[in-house]
Amino acid sequence: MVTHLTRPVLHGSPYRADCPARRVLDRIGDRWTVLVVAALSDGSSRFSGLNRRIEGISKKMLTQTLRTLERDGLVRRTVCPGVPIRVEYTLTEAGDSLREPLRALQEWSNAHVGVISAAQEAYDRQEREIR
Amino acid sequence: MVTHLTRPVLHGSPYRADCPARRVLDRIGDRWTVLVVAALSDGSSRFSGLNRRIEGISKKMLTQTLRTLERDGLVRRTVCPGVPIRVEYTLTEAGDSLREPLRALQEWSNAHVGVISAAQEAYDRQEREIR
DNA sequence: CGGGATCCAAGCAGATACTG
DNA sequence: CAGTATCTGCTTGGATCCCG
Repeated sequence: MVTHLTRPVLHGSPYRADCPARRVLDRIGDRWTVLVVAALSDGSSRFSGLNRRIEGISKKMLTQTLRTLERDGLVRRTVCPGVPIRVEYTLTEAGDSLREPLRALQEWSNAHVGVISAAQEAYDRQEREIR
Repeated sequence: MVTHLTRPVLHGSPYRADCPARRVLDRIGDRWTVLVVAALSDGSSRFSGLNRRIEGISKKMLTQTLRTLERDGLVRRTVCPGVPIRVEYTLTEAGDSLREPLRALQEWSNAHVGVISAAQEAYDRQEREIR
């Protein structure tokens, strides 16, 4: 995950490293951000709940991902004092608006898993024949 | 980049590691896949053309990314014999269909760069105040 | 409960050199 | 031109321990 974005350079070429879309994709790209956003819009909101819900994530990664999302203004962090302490995470309006494009991508995935898997098997079969 | 996908498990929980959408997102996530798809739908198709067009990519990474896309059936590789040799890459139909959800994501990015940058600056200001 | 700090292994990716 | 091969540094992230 890229932890520090550079200054905004409005609409640079998509092939430039400082292109805004590319900077955002770097976020989406990391292993956990999308899962956390999904879990948040799915009802979970407490730290331990997210930790349990997202299979395979470590506390370190969950913390790191949530911090970045919070810094980006996509997630709001609310501390509920008491013993034991409770921390709630919720999507901001911006974070919520990200759900739609993500859903589109997820739908594309589900729609194409089949052909992708088939293509892979065909490719691998070819590979083995050659050797 | 994940170079080897496991067997298809139809529509597992999004929080399971073997969820199809998650496997696809692992691809989208890597640093170059999206850029290569964009460059391919933008006209470039030869290896050296892509290499020049995508700023910062190395031949190694370009090759690796193209191989994976080819294995996934999203890109077709065509060798044009001759001296010097030429290799053309084109999006398959599946690869082409990926452009739309990616464009949606890019649009979201461009639409939210502003608020994200602002949120970051606010967050960082807070951080510095505390210390 | 919700983290922070530290340590360490693995693998990802860049640089360089070489090839058909 | 279109790659492959090797070497290496550096980031990523898991494990573990600690704290308020």
